[in-house]
Amino acid sequence: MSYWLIKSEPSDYSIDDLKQEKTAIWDGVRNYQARNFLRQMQPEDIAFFYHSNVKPPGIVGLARIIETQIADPTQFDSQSPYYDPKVTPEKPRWQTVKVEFVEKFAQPISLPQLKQMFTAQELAVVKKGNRLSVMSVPPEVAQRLLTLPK
DNA sequence: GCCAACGTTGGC
DNA sequence: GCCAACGTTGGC
Repeated sequence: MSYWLIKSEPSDYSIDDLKQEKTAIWDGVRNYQARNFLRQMQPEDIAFFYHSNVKPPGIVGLARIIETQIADPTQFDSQSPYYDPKVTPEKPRWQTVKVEFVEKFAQPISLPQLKQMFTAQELAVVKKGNRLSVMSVPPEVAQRLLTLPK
């Protein structure tokens, strides 16, 4: 069982959207490092849901991975901004996962708080200039996050 | 709105 | 295969 952090701009897709829809295919990731993390995910893994580009940015809730190795449908869709003309249905390039809403924190954990708690080594999202939208979270870091008073 | 970080593209 | 130019992300 592994832990992850998935980043989204709430104006694009928020924890409230996931709460309402209950599940979502995490589509649109077009970065190889992020995709490689998506490929490593297993059912039952937990993802920290992070809101970027808001004040303050931070972790706002939890999601569970419920289905893995899904070919991102948007790569085949010529109308999608995530369309990839280089792929074919036989040779997809972008795999992703389906996630399920777990909880929205009453008290989000803001980026300034995360920076106080963790080094960039422990939690990559606190590293200056980090633009990766999917990253892994070490188990001990995840435990510290999960035991915070909410 | 600014700009640092950094991934991608394309000329050579 | 190098690397400059360019585009995007995302904190501030």
